[in-house]
Amino acid sequence: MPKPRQEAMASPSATGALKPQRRSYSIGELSRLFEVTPRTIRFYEQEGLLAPERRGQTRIYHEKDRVRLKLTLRGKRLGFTLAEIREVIELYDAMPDGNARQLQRMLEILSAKRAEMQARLEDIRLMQQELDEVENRCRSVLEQLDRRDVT
Amino acid sequence: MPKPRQEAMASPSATGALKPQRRSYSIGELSRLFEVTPRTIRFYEQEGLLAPERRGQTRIYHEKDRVRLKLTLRGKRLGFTLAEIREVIELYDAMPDGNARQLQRMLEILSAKRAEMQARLEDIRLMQQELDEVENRCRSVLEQLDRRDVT
DNA sequence: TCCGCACTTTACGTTAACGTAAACTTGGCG
DNA sequence: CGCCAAGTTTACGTTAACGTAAAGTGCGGA
Repeated sequence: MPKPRQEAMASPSATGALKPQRRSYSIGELSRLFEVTPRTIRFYEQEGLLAPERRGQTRIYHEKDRVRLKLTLRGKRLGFTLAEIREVIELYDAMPDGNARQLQRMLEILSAKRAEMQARLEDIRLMQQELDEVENRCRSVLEQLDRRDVT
Repeated sequence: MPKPRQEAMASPSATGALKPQRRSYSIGELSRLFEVTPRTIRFYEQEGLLAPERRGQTRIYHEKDRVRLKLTLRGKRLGFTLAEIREVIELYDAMPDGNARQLQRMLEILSAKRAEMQARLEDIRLMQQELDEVENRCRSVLEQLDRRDVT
């Protein structure tokens, strides 16, 4: 996996309350910012993950779109499909007009997602354990080699 | 995502030191155990992730294969490709004949994987934060509705 | 005015990770 | 013996998530 530069790594600030706050971005700027191709960004729009403003036929992205893209890419890194991510994102900002029934449904979905994240956390924990084991075996073999060289 | 039953959820025991310890599994048993299709298991073999014994033309899986499959599925849940997983698995047990050069390379790869896991952890943390936020907004809207109903 | 660059749409191509169907063998059992 | 369930190979199909190429639009600068 290639190395991210700007947005890709988490910044210390929590929820982007007071960030650069650029008014808008072109598709090219946004693509460089997150190290994805314009094609990818257009594809995400087509899949209902983004909905940029249009000036003529040109797309104009704002903070809201930037946040959505960030969420999308984060979701992808966690192995979610675009459809699943869209589900969460739709929750994220389709709320003001929510009736109680809808909101209850949301809470259920949130709870499910939360459980998934917990499961992933456990996966990571176990994976790290195995990395530890391999590393230990690896180092012990290296030690053996050293000892043999010295004696 | 479908719900796992047996092996899929992490058991309390750490590294399978003293598990059921069945001698062997058929492809069907293994597939039920992990809730994947036989086709998937054969595909993983074709991709170099499994290498079961053969009795005639029939595949026989042992503990080693079970562990590999478990690692593979765990990797998948974390969004790794089969190729990446194979890389790790090859490290996992192609070590005895390692020269120092090889072992150093392994340690590098391990370090890289470790960094990736850390990044994923951070992703999860952020994702959980956002789930919290959405839930809070959700609950506050519900509260408003309640208040309105009561008054 | 013309250039070049960044943007656009349309459409076909590609890769990973399996699903699905067909046709074949094989071991146990009534 | 006959048959069924569970295994096998071979091969083509499918879906998600983009890549890539072609052809057109819009605009700020020399």
